[in-house]
Amino acid sequence: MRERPSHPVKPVVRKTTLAVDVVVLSPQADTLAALLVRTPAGGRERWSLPWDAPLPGEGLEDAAGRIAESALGVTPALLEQVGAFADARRHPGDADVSVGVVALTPHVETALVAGAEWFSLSALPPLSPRHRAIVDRAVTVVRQRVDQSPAAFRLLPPTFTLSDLQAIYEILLGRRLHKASFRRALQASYLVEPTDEWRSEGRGRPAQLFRYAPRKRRGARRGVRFDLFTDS
Amino acid sequence: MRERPSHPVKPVVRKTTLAVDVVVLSPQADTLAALLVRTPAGGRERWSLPWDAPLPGEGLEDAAGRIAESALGVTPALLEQVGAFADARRHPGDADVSVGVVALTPHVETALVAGAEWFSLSALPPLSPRHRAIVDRAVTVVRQRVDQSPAAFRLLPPTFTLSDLQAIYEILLGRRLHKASFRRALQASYLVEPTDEWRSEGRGRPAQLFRYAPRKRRGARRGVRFDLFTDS
DNA sequence: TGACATTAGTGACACTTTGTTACTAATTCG
DNA sequence: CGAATTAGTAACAAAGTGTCACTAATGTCA
Repeated sequence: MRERPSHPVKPVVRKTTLAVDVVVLSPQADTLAALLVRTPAGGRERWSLPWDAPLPGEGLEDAAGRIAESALGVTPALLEQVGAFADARRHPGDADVSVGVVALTPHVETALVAGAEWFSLSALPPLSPRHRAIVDRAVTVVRQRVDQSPAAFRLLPPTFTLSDLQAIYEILLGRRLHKASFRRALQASYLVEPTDEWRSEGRGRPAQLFRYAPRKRRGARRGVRFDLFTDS
Repeated sequence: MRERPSHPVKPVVRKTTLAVDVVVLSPQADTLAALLVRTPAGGRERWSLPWDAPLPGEGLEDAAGRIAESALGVTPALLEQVGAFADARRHPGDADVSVGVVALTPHVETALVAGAEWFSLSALPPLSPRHRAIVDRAVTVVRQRVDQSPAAFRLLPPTFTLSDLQAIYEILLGRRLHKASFRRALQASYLVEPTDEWRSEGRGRPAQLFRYAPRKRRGARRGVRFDLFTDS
């Protein structure tokens, strides 16, 4: 009988295969679209998320940026990790573990890399089960954090109208917002400041241009909200 | 010159070492405490998070449950992933990539596994930089989600007083809540129902016991809140 | 030119939510 | 008994939100 402490035993580290799978999202028309790449061949699924293994010494976010750029052609405006996935569900490259990352980019018409295409979230082609799960999680994460990250502002040019901004929020959240309420809340947030320029967009009254200029303010200490729903 | 499509090239999957690092948190006195295990020896840090590599075919959450139980002695009440960490910062087992998981457990006095000990979050011993980052992230994640997960209820016995519940929320959030506001919000949430039992806890008026009994309700469609702070 | 459609922006009202104070209720301790 | 202690609630003020209706500035087109 061997003598050794019951805990901790120095754990044995096994080798696994790791992939970084990136969900590149972009406002397209009035919904969100995801960027998919054509799969080499063979399998039932012809499309997959752009993915790769991280290079030696490369951080996960760096890898995600590189992978996104390799399919998109440009660097995305925002990257956020959405979790690690290791269930048995098949990965296109048979990686044991995937790190899912969501990337946001403004609408770009510049030619995508050959083999890459935009798909509306409501009309995605069949994906491997793991990629399907990563996409769903990515959308959930984005919707949960829009109001806590400057995501919307990174999808707009340096100056923009409040209607532009509201449209981005509506696309990211997937639902309509009320104009007056939106502006009141924005006013109270000190996140934007008006410029003295106006933009005339064809018909209708010209709109004032604003710029993203967050001013320091303390996080309000709100009570608990019990936003816990039994159906979610 | 070889002929092949410019994209996608079937990526090469490299082998990496993977660890699941678990932050077991528990209410202790009036703060949160984390469970650490003694490190075999040698290094500067004498303590680390419980961790291990997942077994072949084992899911990440399953691995986290096993690891938590191996240090805690019992299964934790709730597990949630907090992200993957792959920066160069040293891991006690030199894993290339760590998946951080936070576990919550009610206060347990049952003997921990030898070598494991509770540390108040405000008085943690030196940890490897990666473990330090995982702990910080775990606390942030818990505080961000208390009101969207039944976490607090899993830390209480089947029936509990509203003061018990409020105390758990205060420990999880790390700040005081107002009694009347807390109860009003709870009332509106349809998450608990009263039993016809009362508990007399020595001094003071006896408190009614409640049980967790969430009733279906639709998620309210609130507008955007712009909870975006420049200092966070 | 002048009515109309269209988009931008605001005022005002009702209603809800929240923070706070102050109270009442039921128990133990001395 | 009365004081201390904990539970629970009423009520008010302030802030936040949903909504409607309005004004403003432009292009379109008969």
